[in-house]
Amino acid sequence: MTEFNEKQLEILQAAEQLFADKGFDGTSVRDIAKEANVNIAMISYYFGSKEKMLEALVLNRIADMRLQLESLYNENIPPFSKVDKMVELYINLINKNRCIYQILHFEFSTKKRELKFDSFTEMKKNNLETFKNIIKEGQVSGEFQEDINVDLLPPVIMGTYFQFHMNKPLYLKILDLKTEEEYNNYIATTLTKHIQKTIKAFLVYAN
Amino acid sequence: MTEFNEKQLEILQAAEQLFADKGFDGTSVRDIAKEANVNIAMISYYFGSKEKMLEALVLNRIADMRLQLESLYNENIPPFSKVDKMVELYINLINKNRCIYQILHFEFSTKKRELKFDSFTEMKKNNLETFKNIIKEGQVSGEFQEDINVDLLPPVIMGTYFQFHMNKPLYLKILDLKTEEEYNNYIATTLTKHIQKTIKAFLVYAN
DNA sequence: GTTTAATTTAAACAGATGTTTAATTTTGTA
DNA sequence: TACAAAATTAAACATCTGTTTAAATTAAAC
Repeated sequence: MTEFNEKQLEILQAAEQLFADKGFDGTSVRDIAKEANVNIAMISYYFGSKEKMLEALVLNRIADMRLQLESLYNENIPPFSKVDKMVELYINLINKNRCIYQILHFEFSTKKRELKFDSFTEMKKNNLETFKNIIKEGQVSGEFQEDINVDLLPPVIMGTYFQFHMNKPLYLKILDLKTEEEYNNYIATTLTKHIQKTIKAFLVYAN
Repeated sequence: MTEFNEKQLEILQAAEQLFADKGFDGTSVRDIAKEANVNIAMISYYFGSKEKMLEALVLNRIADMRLQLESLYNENIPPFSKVDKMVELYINLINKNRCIYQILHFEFSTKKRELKFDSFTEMKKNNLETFKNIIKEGQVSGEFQEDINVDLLPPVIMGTYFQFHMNKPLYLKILDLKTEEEYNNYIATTLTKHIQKTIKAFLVYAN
Protein backbone atom coordinates (compact mmCIF):
# COMPACT_ATOMS: atom_id res chain seq x y z
CA MET A 1 0.00 0.00 0.00
CA THR A 2 1.52 3.29 -1.14
CA GLU A 3 0.94 6.63 0.47
CA PHE A 4 -0.78 9.28 -1.61
CA ASN A 5 0.04 12.96 -1.83
CA GLU A 6 -2.55 15.69 -1.40
CA LYS A 7 -3.40 15.94 -5.07
CA GLN A 8 -3.90 12.22 -5.35
CA LEU A 9 -6.15 12.20 -2.31
CA GLU A 10 -8.17 15.02 -3.80
CA ILE A 11 -8.65 13.04 -6.98
CA LEU A 12 -9.66 9.96 -5.02
CA GLN A 13 -12.17 11.94 -2.99
CA ALA A 14 -13.76 13.43 -6.08
CA ALA A 15 -13.84 10.02 -7.72
CA GLU A 16 -15.41 8.40 -4.66
CA GLN A 17 -18.25 10.90 -4.60
CA LEU A 18 -18.86 10.70 -8.32
CA PHE A 19 -18.67 6.92 -8.52
CA ALA A 20 -21.14 6.68 -5.67
CA ASP A 21 -23.45 9.20 -7.30
CA LYS A 22 -23.31 8.07 -10.90
CA GLY A 23 -21.49 4.76 -10.96
CA PHE A 24 -18.05 3.95 -12.32
CA ASP A 25 -19.23 3.65 -15.91
CA GLY A 26 -21.46 6.67 -15.51
CA THR A 27 -18.54 8.86 -14.53
CA SER A 28 -15.94 10.08 -17.03
CA VAL A 29 -12.37 10.96 -16.20
CA ARG A 30 -13.24 14.45 -17.33
CA ASP A 31 -15.94 14.63 -14.67
CA ILE A 32 -13.43 13.58 -12.05
CA ALA A 33 -10.72 15.92 -13.27
CA LYS A 34 -13.16 18.81 -13.26
CA GLU A 35 -14.40 18.04 -9.76
CA ALA A 36 -10.86 17.66 -8.44
CA ASN A 37 -9.59 20.71 -10.33
CA VAL A 38 -6.83 18.85 -12.11
CA ASN A 39 -5.94 18.14 -15.71
CA ILE A 40 -7.44 15.00 -17.28
CA ALA A 41 -4.01 13.53 -17.83
CA MET A 42 -3.25 13.54 -14.11
CA ILE A 43 -5.41 10.48 -13.56
CA SER A 44 -3.36 8.34 -15.88
CA TYR A 45 -0.22 10.04 -14.64
CA TYR A 46 -0.85 9.23 -11.01
CA PHE A 47 -2.82 6.02 -11.13
CA GLY A 48 -2.11 4.52 -14.54
CA SER A 49 -5.72 4.32 -15.61
CA LYS A 50 -9.27 4.99 -14.53
CA GLU A 51 -9.73 1.38 -13.50
CA LYS A 52 -6.50 1.27 -11.54
CA MET A 53 -7.63 4.40 -9.77
CA LEU A 54 -10.80 2.63 -8.71
CA GLU A 55 -8.67 -0.16 -7.36
CA ALA A 56 -6.47 2.28 -5.47
CA LEU A 57 -9.57 3.96 -4.09
CA VAL A 58 -11.10 0.73 -2.90
CA LEU A 59 -7.88 -0.49 -1.27
CA ASN A 60 -7.34 2.85 0.42
CA ARG A 61 -10.85 3.06 1.84
CA ILE A 62 -10.89 -0.53 3.01
CA ALA A 63 -7.61 0.03 4.83
CA ASP A 64 -9.24 3.04 6.46
CA MET A 65 -12.22 1.02 7.60
CA ARG A 66 -10.02 -1.67 9.04
CA LEU A 67 -8.34 0.89 11.22
CA GLN A 68 -11.72 2.17 12.34
CA LEU A 69 -12.77 -1.36 13.22
CA GLU A 70 -9.74 -2.37 15.21
CA SER A 71 -10.92 -1.11 18.57
CA LEU A 72 -14.04 -3.14 18.20
CA TYR A 73 -14.30 -5.69 20.89
CA ASN A 74 -12.20 -5.69 23.99
CA GLU A 75 -14.36 -4.23 26.69
CA ASN A 76 -15.54 -6.26 29.61
CA ILE A 77 -19.28 -5.67 29.48
CA PRO A 78 -22.32 -7.98 29.50
CA PRO A 79 -23.20 -9.81 26.24
CA PHE A 80 -26.34 -7.79 25.57
CA SER A 81 -24.47 -4.50 25.90
CA LYS A 82 -21.74 -5.90 23.73
CA VAL A 83 -24.23 -6.73 20.99
CA ASP A 84 -25.69 -3.25 21.25
CA LYS A 85 -22.30 -1.69 21.01
CA MET A 86 -21.24 -3.88 18.13
CA VAL A 87 -24.35 -3.02 16.12
CA GLU A 88 -23.96 0.67 16.84
CA LEU A 89 -20.33 0.63 15.80
CA TYR A 90 -21.24 -1.27 12.66
CA ILE A 91 -24.00 1.12 11.61
CA ASN A 92 -21.74 4.04 12.34
CA LEU A 93 -18.98 2.62 10.23
CA ILE A 94 -21.05 1.83 7.17
CA ASN A 95 -22.93 5.09 7.52
CA LYS A 96 -19.66 7.00 7.51
CA ASN A 97 -18.44 4.98 4.54
CA ARG A 98 -21.65 5.03 2.55
CA CYS A 99 -19.95 6.05 -0.65
CA ILE A 100 -17.38 3.32 -0.87
CA TYR A 101 -19.95 0.72 0.16
CA GLN A 102 -22.24 1.90 -2.60
CA ILE A 103 -19.39 1.51 -5.06
CA LEU A 104 -18.30 -1.83 -3.69
CA HIS A 105 -21.80 -3.25 -3.72
CA PHE A 106 -22.16 -2.43 -7.35
CA GLU A 107 -18.77 -3.80 -8.27
CA PHE A 108 -19.45 -6.84 -6.16
CA SER A 109 -22.71 -7.72 -7.81
CA THR A 110 -21.82 -6.92 -11.39
CA LYS A 111 -19.62 -8.95 -13.63
CA LYS A 112 -18.05 -6.06 -15.44
CA ARG A 113 -14.64 -5.66 -13.87
CA GLU A 114 -12.43 -8.00 -11.95
CA LEU A 115 -11.32 -6.22 -8.83
CA LYS A 116 -9.25 -7.55 -6.02
CA PHE A 117 -11.76 -7.96 -3.21
CA ASP A 118 -9.54 -10.06 -1.03
CA SER A 119 -9.08 -7.38 1.60
CA PHE A 120 -12.81 -6.71 1.62
CA THR A 121 -13.62 -10.38 2.00
CA GLU A 122 -11.04 -10.75 4.68
CA MET A 123 -12.48 -7.82 6.59
CA LYS A 124 -15.88 -9.47 6.47
CA LYS A 125 -14.45 -12.74 7.68
CA ASN A 126 -12.74 -10.97 10.56
CA ASN A 127 -15.96 -9.29 11.54
CA LEU A 128 -17.70 -12.62 11.43
CA GLU A 129 -15.13 -14.01 13.88
CA THR A 130 -15.69 -11.11 16.23
CA PHE A 131 -19.41 -11.76 16.04
CA LYS A 132 -18.96 -15.42 16.82
CA ASN A 133 -16.92 -14.61 19.91
CA ILE A 134 -19.50 -12.19 21.22
CA ILE A 135 -22.35 -14.62 20.65
CA LYS A 136 -20.35 -17.38 22.29
CA GLU A 137 -19.96 -15.33 25.45
CA GLY A 138 -23.70 -14.83 25.62
CA GLN A 139 -24.27 -18.53 25.08
CA VAL A 140 -21.80 -19.47 27.81
CA SER A 141 -23.59 -17.16 30.23
CA GLY A 142 -26.85 -18.78 29.20
CA GLU A 143 -28.42 -15.57 27.94
CA PHE A 144 -28.45 -16.43 24.23
CA GLN A 145 -29.93 -19.48 22.57
CA GLU A 146 -27.62 -22.27 21.46
CA ASP A 147 -28.62 -22.76 17.83
CA ILE A 148 -27.57 -19.45 16.36
CA ASN A 149 -26.42 -19.19 12.75
CA VAL A 150 -23.94 -16.37 13.19
CA ASP A 151 -23.08 -16.25 9.50
CA LEU A 152 -26.45 -14.74 8.78
CA LEU A 153 -26.32 -11.96 11.37
CA PRO A 154 -24.20 -9.42 9.45
CA PRO A 155 -26.63 -9.53 6.49
CA VAL A 156 -29.44 -8.62 8.89
CA ILE A 157 -27.56 -5.64 10.28
CA MET A 158 -26.03 -4.30 7.10
CA GLY A 159 -28.93 -5.29 4.91
CA THR A 160 -31.47 -3.49 7.04
CA TYR A 161 -29.39 -0.35 7.02
CA PHE A 162 -28.79 -0.40 3.29
CA GLN A 163 -32.33 -1.27 2.39
CA PHE A 164 -33.44 1.67 4.49
CA HIS A 165 -30.90 3.96 2.91
CA MET A 166 -31.64 2.69 -0.57
CA ASN A 167 -35.24 3.72 -0.12
CA LYS A 168 -34.32 7.05 1.39
CA PRO A 169 -36.81 9.06 -0.69
CA LEU A 170 -39.63 6.76 0.37
CA TYR A 171 -38.72 6.91 4.05
CA LEU A 172 -38.23 10.65 4.04
CA LYS A 173 -41.85 10.86 3.02
CA ILE A 174 -43.27 8.12 5.23
CA LEU A 175 -41.41 9.23 8.34
CA ASP A 176 -41.81 12.92 7.58
CA LEU A 177 -38.10 13.64 7.84
CA LYS A 178 -37.52 17.14 6.53
CA THR A 179 -33.79 17.67 6.63
CA GLU A 180 -30.65 15.69 6.05
CA GLU A 181 -29.96 16.11 9.74
CA GLU A 182 -33.27 14.60 10.72
CA TYR A 183 -32.56 11.68 8.42
CA ASN A 184 -29.13 11.03 9.87
CA ASN A 185 -30.52 11.41 13.34
CA TYR A 186 -33.19 8.83 12.60
CA ILE A 187 -30.49 6.40 11.52
CA ALA A 188 -28.37 7.05 14.59
CA THR A 189 -31.28 6.61 16.98
CA THR A 190 -34.45 4.84 15.85
CA LEU A 191 -33.00 2.68 13.08
CA THR A 192 -29.99 1.67 15.14
CA LYS A 193 -32.22 0.75 18.07
CA HIS A 194 -34.45 -1.19 15.73
CA ILE A 195 -31.56 -3.26 14.48
CA GLN A 196 -30.20 -3.79 17.97
CA LYS A 197 -33.60 -4.98 19.10
CA THR A 198 -33.90 -7.26 16.09
CA ILE A 199 -30.58 -8.93 16.77
CA LYS A 200 -31.15 -9.30 20.49
CA ALA A 201 -34.64 -10.69 19.91
CA PHE A 202 -33.21 -13.22 17.49
CA LEU A 203 -30.53 -14.29 19.94
CA VAL A 204 -33.00 -15.16 22.68
CA TYR A 205 -35.87 -16.47 20.54
CA ALA A 206 -36.77 -20.10 21.15
CA ASN A 207 -38.08 -21.82 18.07
CA MET B 1 -49.00 0.56 -20.38
CA THR B 2 -48.57 -0.72 -23.93
CA GLU B 3 -48.28 -4.33 -24.88
CA PHE B 4 -45.03 -5.47 -26.45
CA ASN B 5 -44.58 -7.83 -29.36
CA GLU B 6 -42.22 -10.80 -29.24
CA LYS B 7 -39.24 -8.94 -30.61
CA GLN B 8 -39.66 -6.14 -28.14
CA LEU B 9 -39.91 -8.61 -25.27
CA GLU B 10 -36.75 -10.32 -26.49
CA ILE B 11 -34.93 -7.00 -26.47
CA LEU B 12 -36.19 -6.20 -22.99
CA GLN B 13 -35.11 -9.59 -21.70
CA ALA B 14 -31.61 -9.21 -23.11
CA ALA B 15 -31.41 -5.71 -21.71
CA GLU B 16 -32.58 -6.82 -18.29
CA GLN B 17 -29.88 -9.47 -18.05
CA LEU B 18 -27.15 -7.16 -19.32
CA PHE B 19 -28.15 -4.20 -17.18
CA ALA B 20 -28.15 -6.45 -14.15
CA ASP B 21 -24.78 -7.92 -15.05
CA LYS B 22 -22.93 -4.82 -16.16
CA GLY B 23 -25.10 -1.87 -15.25
CA PHE B 24 -26.99 0.51 -17.53
CA ASP B 25 -23.95 2.63 -18.33
CA GLY B 26 -21.78 -0.45 -18.66
CA THR B 27 -24.00 -1.88 -21.35
CA SER B 28 -24.05 -0.55 -24.90
CA VAL B 29 -26.97 -0.73 -27.28
CA ARG B 30 -24.72 -2.86 -29.45
CA ASP B 31 -24.35 -5.36 -26.61
CA ILE B 32 -28.10 -5.53 -26.25
CA ALA B 33 -28.74 -5.78 -29.98
CA LYS B 34 -26.22 -8.59 -30.27
CA GLU B 35 -27.68 -10.51 -27.35
CA ALA B 36 -31.20 -10.09 -28.68
CA ASN B 37 -30.17 -10.83 -32.26
CA VAL B 38 -31.58 -7.63 -33.66
CA ASN B 39 -30.15 -4.64 -35.48
CA ILE B 40 -28.89 -1.74 -33.35
CA ALA B 41 -31.42 0.61 -34.83
CA MET B 42 -34.29 -1.51 -33.54
CA ILE B 43 -33.86 -0.16 -30.04
CA SER B 44 -34.47 3.41 -31.09
CA TYR B 45 -37.10 2.20 -33.52
CA TYR B 46 -39.12 0.39 -30.88
CA PHE B 47 -38.42 2.32 -27.71
CA GLY B 48 -37.19 5.73 -28.85
CA SER B 49 -33.92 5.58 -26.99
CA LYS B 50 -31.81 3.45 -24.67
CA GLU B 51 -33.05 5.37 -21.66
CA LYS B 52 -36.68 5.10 -22.67
CA MET B 53 -36.15 1.38 -23.06
CA LEU B 54 -34.92 1.18 -19.48
CA GLU B 55 -38.06 2.98 -18.42
CA ALA B 56 -40.23 0.58 -20.39
CA LEU B 57 -38.37 -2.35 -18.86
CA VAL B 58 -38.82 -1.10 -15.34
CA LEU B 59 -42.51 -0.36 -15.78
CA ASN B 60 -43.11 -3.72 -17.40
CA ARG B 61 -41.36 -5.69 -14.67
CA ILE B 62 -42.98 -3.79 -11.84
CA ALA B 63 -46.39 -4.46 -13.36
CA ASP B 64 -45.41 -8.13 -13.45
CA MET B 65 -44.45 -8.14 -9.80
CA ARG B 66 -47.65 -6.46 -8.80
CA LEU B 67 -49.58 -9.28 -10.39
CA GLN B 68 -47.46 -11.80 -8.55
CA LEU B 69 -48.15 -10.03 -5.27
CA GLU B 70 -51.89 -9.74 -5.59
CA SER B 71 -52.78 -13.03 -3.98
CA LEU B 72 -50.75 -12.10 -0.98
CA TYR B 73 -52.89 -11.97 2.05
CA ASN B 74 -56.37 -13.34 2.22
CA GLU B 75 -56.07 -16.68 3.94
CA ASN B 76 -57.54 -17.30 7.33
CA ILE B 77 -54.54 -18.63 9.25
CA PRO B 78 -52.92 -17.71 12.57
CA PRO B 79 -50.73 -14.57 12.70
CA PHE B 80 -47.45 -16.48 13.06
CA SER B 81 -48.19 -18.62 10.02
CA LYS B 82 -49.24 -15.54 8.15
CA VAL B 83 -45.90 -13.87 8.90
CA ASP B 84 -44.07 -16.99 7.77
CA LYS B 85 -46.04 -17.10 4.58
CA MET B 86 -45.58 -13.43 3.90
CA VAL B 87 -41.82 -13.64 4.32
CA GLU B 88 -41.60 -16.70 2.14
CA LEU B 89 -43.64 -15.07 -0.58
CA TYR B 90 -41.52 -11.97 -0.35
CA ILE B 91 -38.21 -13.80 -0.62
CA ASN B 92 -39.58 -15.82 -3.47
CA LEU B 93 -40.68 -12.74 -5.33
CA ILE B 94 -37.46 -10.80 -5.03
CA ASN B 95 -35.44 -13.93 -5.73
CA LYS B 96 -37.36 -14.47 -8.93
CA ASN B 97 -36.95 -10.83 -9.86
CA ARG B 98 -33.32 -10.45 -8.85
CA CYS B 99 -32.32 -8.78 -12.09
CA ILE B 100 -34.79 -5.95 -12.08
CA TYR B 101 -34.20 -5.36 -8.38
CA GLN B 102 -30.47 -5.12 -9.01
CA ILE B 103 -31.17 -2.56 -11.72
CA LEU B 104 -33.69 -0.65 -9.65
CA HIS B 105 -31.46 -0.50 -6.62
CA PHE B 106 -28.69 1.05 -8.64
CA GLU B 107 -31.00 3.53 -10.32
CA PHE B 108 -32.60 4.29 -7.00
CA SER B 109 -29.39 5.10 -5.21
CA THR B 110 -27.59 6.96 -7.99
CA LYS B 111 -28.39 10.43 -9.18
CA LYS B 112 -27.62 9.81 -12.81
CA ARG B 113 -31.02 9.45 -14.39
CA GLU B 114 -34.47 10.58 -13.41
CA LEU B 115 -36.76 7.63 -13.70
CA LYS B 116 -40.40 7.42 -12.80
CA PHE B 117 -40.36 5.32 -9.68
CA ASP B 118 -43.92 6.11 -8.70
CA SER B 119 -45.22 2.63 -9.39
CA PHE B 120 -42.28 1.10 -7.48
CA THR B 121 -42.87 3.38 -4.52
CA GLU B 122 -46.56 2.65 -4.61
CA MET B 123 -45.92 -1.08 -4.61
CA LYS B 124 -43.75 -0.65 -1.54
CA LYS B 125 -46.42 1.39 0.18
CA ASN B 126 -49.00 -1.26 -0.62
CA ASN B 127 -46.80 -3.96 0.83
CA LEU B 128 -46.31 -1.88 3.92
CA GLU B 129 -50.07 -1.70 4.36
CA THR B 130 -50.37 -5.45 4.05
CA PHE B 131 -47.67 -5.81 6.65
CA LYS B 132 -49.43 -3.48 9.01
CA ASN B 133 -52.65 -5.45 8.72
CA ILE B 134 -50.93 -8.74 9.47
CA ILE B 135 -49.13 -7.32 12.47
CA LYS B 136 -52.33 -5.77 13.72
CA GLU B 137 -54.05 -9.15 13.73
CA GLY B 138 -51.26 -10.59 15.85
CA GLN B 139 -51.48 -7.67 18.23
CA VAL B 140 -55.23 -8.03 18.58
CA SER B 141 -54.82 -11.69 19.41
CA GLY B 142 -52.18 -10.70 21.95
CA GLU B 143 -49.41 -12.73 20.33
CA PHE B 144 -47.32 -9.79 19.10
CA GLN B 145 -45.98 -6.88 21.11
CA GLU B 146 -47.73 -3.54 20.86
CA ASP B 147 -44.86 -1.18 20.06
CA ILE B 148 -43.85 -2.46 16.63
CA ASN B 149 -42.41 -0.10 14.03
CA VAL B 150 -43.78 -1.84 10.97
CA ASP B 151 -42.10 0.59 8.57
CA LEU B 152 -38.77 -0.96 9.39
CA LEU B 153 -39.74 -4.59 8.82
CA PRO B 154 -39.45 -4.73 5.03
CA PRO B 155 -35.85 -3.45 5.19
CA VAL B 156 -35.03 -6.33 7.50
CA ILE B 157 -36.50 -8.93 5.17
CA MET B 158 -35.32 -7.55 1.87
CA GLY B 159 -32.06 -6.21 3.22
CA THR B 160 -31.04 -9.52 4.70
CA TYR B 161 -31.76 -11.30 1.45
CA PHE B 162 -29.90 -8.77 -0.68
CA GLN B 163 -26.94 -8.50 1.63
CA PHE B 164 -26.67 -12.26 1.49
CA HIS B 165 -26.96 -12.32 -2.26
CA MET B 166 -24.57 -9.42 -2.68
CA ASN B 167 -21.92 -11.40 -0.87
CA LYS B 168 -22.69 -14.55 -2.77
CA PRO B 169 -19.02 -15.41 -3.47
CA LEU B 170 -18.21 -15.11 0.21
CA TYR B 171 -21.13 -17.25 1.31
CA LEU B 172 -20.51 -19.89 -1.31
CA LYS B 173 -17.14 -20.36 0.32
CA ILE B 174 -18.19 -20.06 3.95
CA LEU B 175 -21.20 -22.33 3.61
CA ASP B 176 -19.47 -24.69 1.20
CA LEU B 177 -22.18 -24.44 -1.43
CA LYS B 178 -20.90 -26.06 -4.58
CA THR B 179 -23.58 -25.55 -7.18
CA GLU B 180 -26.05 -22.89 -8.17
CA GLU B 181 -28.74 -25.32 -7.09
CA GLU B 182 -27.30 -25.67 -3.63
CA TYR B 183 -27.14 -21.90 -3.38
CA ASN B 184 -30.75 -21.42 -4.40
CA ASN B 185 -31.78 -24.21 -2.11
CA TYR B 186 -30.02 -22.53 0.80
CA ILE B 187 -31.98 -19.36 0.11
CA ALA B 188 -35.28 -21.20 -0.14
CA THR B 189 -34.73 -23.10 3.10
CA THR B 190 -32.14 -21.91 5.61
CA LEU B 191 -32.06 -18.23 4.72
CA THR B 192 -35.83 -17.98 4.45
CA LYS B 193 -36.24 -19.68 7.82
CA HIS B 194 -33.63 -17.38 9.29
CA ILE B 195 -35.53 -14.33 8.17
CA GLN B 196 -38.84 -15.75 9.33
CA LYS B 197 -37.34 -16.44 12.72
CA THR B 198 -35.84 -12.96 12.90
CA ILE B 199 -39.15 -11.28 12.18
CA LYS B 200 -41.13 -13.46 14.56
CA ALA B 201 -38.54 -12.98 17.30
CA PHE B 202 -38.77 -9.24 16.81
CA LEU B 203 -42.55 -9.27 17.00
CA VAL B 204 -42.63 -10.96 20.39
CA TYR B 205 -39.54 -9.41 21.95
CA ALA B 206 -40.17 -7.34 25.07
CA ASN B 207 -37.75 -4.49 25.48
C1' DG C 1 22.65 29.30 -10.77
C1' DT C 2 22.55 25.24 -13.40
C1' DT C 3 20.85 20.75 -14.08
C1' DT C 4 17.77 17.18 -13.34
C1' DA C 5 13.48 15.34 -12.11
C1' DA C 6 8.61 15.86 -11.20
C1' DT C 7 4.46 18.05 -12.30
C1' DT C 8 1.08 20.17 -15.25
C1' DT C 9 -0.83 21.41 -19.55
C1' DA C 10 -3.42 21.54 -24.15
C1' DA C 11 -3.83 18.89 -28.03
C1' DA C 12 -4.32 14.80 -30.43
C1' DC C 13 -5.35 9.82 -30.63
C1' DA C 14 -8.16 5.88 -31.83
C1' DG C 15 -12.05 3.67 -30.59
C1' DA C 16 -16.75 3.37 -28.57
C1' DT C 17 -21.01 5.61 -27.74
C1' DG C 18 -26.30 6.52 -28.82
C1' DT C 19 -28.91 7.92 -32.57
C1' DT C 20 -30.39 8.83 -37.33
C1' DT C 21 -30.62 8.13 -42.20
C1' DA C 22 -32.09 6.28 -46.37
C1' DA C 23 -32.48 2.18 -48.76
C1' DT C 24 -34.22 -2.53 -48.69
C1' DT C 25 -36.99 -6.35 -47.33
C1' DT C 26 -40.99 -8.28 -45.27
C1' DT C 27 -45.71 -8.23 -44.05
C1' DG C 28 -50.52 -7.23 -44.33
C1' DT C 29 -54.49 -5.71 -47.11
C1' DA C 30 -57.61 -4.89 -51.00
C1' DT D 1 -51.03 -9.07 -58.16
C1' DA D 2 -50.50 -4.36 -56.57
C1' DC D 3 -50.01 -1.28 -53.03
C1' DA D 4 -49.05 0.64 -48.44
C1' DA D 5 -47.33 0.09 -44.01
C1' DA D 6 -44.15 -2.00 -40.98
C1' DA D 7 -39.85 -4.04 -40.07
C1' DT D 8 -35.02 -4.54 -40.88
C1' DT D 9 -30.63 -3.31 -42.52
C1' DA D 10 -25.81 -1.26 -43.19
C1' DA D 11 -23.77 2.94 -43.09
C1' DA D 12 -22.96 7.40 -41.48
C1' DC D 13 -23.35 10.95 -37.79
C1' DA D 14 -21.61 13.71 -34.14
C1' DT D 15 -20.18 13.31 -29.67
C1' DC D 16 -17.93 11.32 -25.88
C1' DT D 17 -14.70 7.88 -24.13
C1' DG D 18 -9.93 6.71 -21.80
C1' DT D 19 -5.31 7.33 -22.81
C1' DT D 20 -1.02 9.26 -24.75
C1' DT D 21 2.03 12.73 -26.43
C1' DA D 22 5.21 16.27 -26.38
C1' DA D 23 5.92 20.66 -24.81
C1' DA D 24 5.84 23.89 -20.82
C1' DT D 25 6.16 24.84 -16.09
C1' DT D 26 7.51 24.07 -11.40
C1' DA D 27 10.28 21.96 -7.73
C1' DA D 28 14.36 19.72 -5.99
C1' DA D 29 19.21 18.68 -5.85
C1' DC D 30 23.75 19.77 -6.42
